[in-house]
Amino acid sequence: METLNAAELLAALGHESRLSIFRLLVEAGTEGLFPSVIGEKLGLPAPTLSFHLSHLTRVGLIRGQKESRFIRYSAEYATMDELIAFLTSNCCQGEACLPKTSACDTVAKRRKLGDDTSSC
Amino acid sequence: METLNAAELLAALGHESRLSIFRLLVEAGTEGLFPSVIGEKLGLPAPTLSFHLSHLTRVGLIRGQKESRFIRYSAEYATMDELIAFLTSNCCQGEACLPKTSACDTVAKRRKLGDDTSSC
DNA sequence: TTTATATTTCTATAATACTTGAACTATGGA
DNA sequence: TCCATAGTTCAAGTATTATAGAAATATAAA
Repeated sequence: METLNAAELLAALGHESRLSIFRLLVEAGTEGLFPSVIGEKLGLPAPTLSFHLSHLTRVGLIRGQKESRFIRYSAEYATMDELIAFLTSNCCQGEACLPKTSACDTVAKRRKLGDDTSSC
Repeated sequence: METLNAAELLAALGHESRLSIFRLLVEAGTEGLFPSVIGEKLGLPAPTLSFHLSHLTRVGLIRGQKESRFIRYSAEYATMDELIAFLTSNCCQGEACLPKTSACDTVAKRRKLGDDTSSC
């Protein structure tokens, strides 16, 4: 991941509403959530929520799938994995802080759940 | 770490110049770097650089120590550790993605280098 | 077909953040 | 003391982002 791309992801998460939205979706798992539920939980007006959802979607941190009148939003775990890998890659004077196996174990765990979109 | 605080850190890193500055300092280790060196490497005018350095300092991601006419800036690894812990804490449907031991090993490693400011 | 619901897009406004020349402060050397 | 250097702060302009009411779209239910 390049610095510019990482900065984009970090900026997307660097807003209280968007970070809250993203965390709700991470907790919700592959089932995801509908905007109405998110808006209810966070007390956000629909247009404001829509604005943030489209921002998070644009940078690839979440994804929306249409289901009749609803749109099911869910977290893109692979993007988050890559971001965390980027953030830890140059830590501790060039040695990786977290062994690669940890990140890959995480991916492997999700792979069993049928949610593998990672290149790990 | 609370959401608001995490969002502040993420927003600080969510700018290409600041992310580059931070990564330079992470790579530089405890020795840190002087603004003149950073400005040279990244091609930033002094006031612009100063603006970003003070932003990163304010949120606690870096620290500046005066040394005669110079100011030695260095990364605050503990803050970054906490941020990464926050980002991974609700991952994978509530189970921590990365075993706690990994994060703590990292802290232990730095503790040996005399740079322990973490609560891990 | 009318109505209700979920969500988005449009629009305007408000707020915040970024950039950088110029001026300033602090320190060390001549 | 005078000058040079490192870095910051000031000030003003520019750009970007966030907010939310109103209008639009799409689907489903009555």
